[in-house]
Amino acid sequence: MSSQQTKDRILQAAQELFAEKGFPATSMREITSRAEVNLAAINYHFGSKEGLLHALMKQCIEPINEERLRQLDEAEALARAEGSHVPLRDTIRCFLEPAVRQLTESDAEMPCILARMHHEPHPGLDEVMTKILAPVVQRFIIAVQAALPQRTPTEIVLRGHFMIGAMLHLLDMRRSFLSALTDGHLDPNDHGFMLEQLITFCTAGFQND
Amino acid sequence: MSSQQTKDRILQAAQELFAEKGFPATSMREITSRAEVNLAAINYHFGSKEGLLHALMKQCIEPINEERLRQLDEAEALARAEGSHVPLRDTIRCFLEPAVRQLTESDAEMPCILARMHHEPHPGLDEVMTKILAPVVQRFIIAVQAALPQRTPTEIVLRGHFMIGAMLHLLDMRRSFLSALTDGHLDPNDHGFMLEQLITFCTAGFQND
DNA sequence: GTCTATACTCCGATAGAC
DNA sequence: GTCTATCGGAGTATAGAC
Repeated sequence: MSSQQTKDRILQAAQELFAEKGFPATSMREITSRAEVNLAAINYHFGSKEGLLHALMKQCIEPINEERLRQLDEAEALARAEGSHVPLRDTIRCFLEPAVRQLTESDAEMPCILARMHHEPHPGLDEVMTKILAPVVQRFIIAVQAALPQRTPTEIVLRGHFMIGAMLHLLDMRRSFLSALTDGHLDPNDHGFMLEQLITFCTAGFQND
Repeated sequence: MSSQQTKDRILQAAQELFAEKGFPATSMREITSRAEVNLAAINYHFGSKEGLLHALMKQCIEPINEERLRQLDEAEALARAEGSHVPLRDTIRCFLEPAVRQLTESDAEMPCILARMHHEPHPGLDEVMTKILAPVVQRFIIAVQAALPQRTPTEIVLRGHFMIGAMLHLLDMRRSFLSALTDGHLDPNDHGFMLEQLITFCTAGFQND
């Protein structure tokens, strides 16, 4: 079996199990047994259980960030052609849509893992995350600032922090909990509606004093 | 040593260690050694390591929720006396202020633990949390609805979810990360400023279409 | 380079003595 | 109520087969 095949089987099994039971509750013996590889393969290919988590996070976040930058590039090119700047709501959409879209696509467990990792201290993961996220965050701060020139950088960063919190909480939403409170009025699979609501919430939050 | 003394020493030690290193990375041997009690004491008094976590969460959330309801009672009494309803911003302040105030008071590690627990699946903890939170959430939905009669219950619940996400992310804020991005413009200890910004962000988020 | 078998240390939990 | 001893299972490291 090729090295890449083994790694992919481990990543796939880990993704499923982490989403089901969370990272700490999943044992390496479970992962390797589901992936049908040897126990030591995780340490050989990823260094440790934490290393496996880092690889999984990287695989999850990078496509989202590339899509964010791609959409922002497109929006800015369009705005330049019209001689204006990107409207705030569109900038925020570029940031939120690629992440929320993951809820619909492919393996919907990944967003939950991503959201959880933000809130649990995993040594070394913070650096991995900030290194991947820093360029995206910088781009968005500039774009928001262009749309809201009267707002201070401090306010923008802080409100960006709130936006990320709201987004993560949506990604990690317990379907049963939320739909129980709404007496079934909210369809937990209507990601389009929830995305629009989130964009509206955050856009208003940035604009008001 | 009395039973209560032992329990308190364990709770105190666990609070410190969970905040420092997170729940999974903290061993019962560390907790009991710092608390200067026997290893078996945790299982005797709390049933398990998870049981200790539940007790700690309960001890943390209940005073916050009591304060939330107290402030809302007061605001509603005042509004009734004036023949009006509680302004949206005040309702939201009643919900957010007691939680954010914890950042300033006493043992500031607790909010981090609280925020993290929302995002990591701990069997049985969900039920504990929702049982404590349900009455508060119900009260606030009604209060928000009074201030925003045109908004549907579904929208209010969903936006309340965003608000909670933003609040949790503020509670769990990595001071270094955020202040690095702001080039030192943001004082991570200025909880008053951050609270006002959060209230503004969420109030605007509820109001706009 | 890749995989396997195995051993080592530490964890949470518990039974039973006091 | 407290303590000691012990258990199965966890993550990890490595020697050696292919």
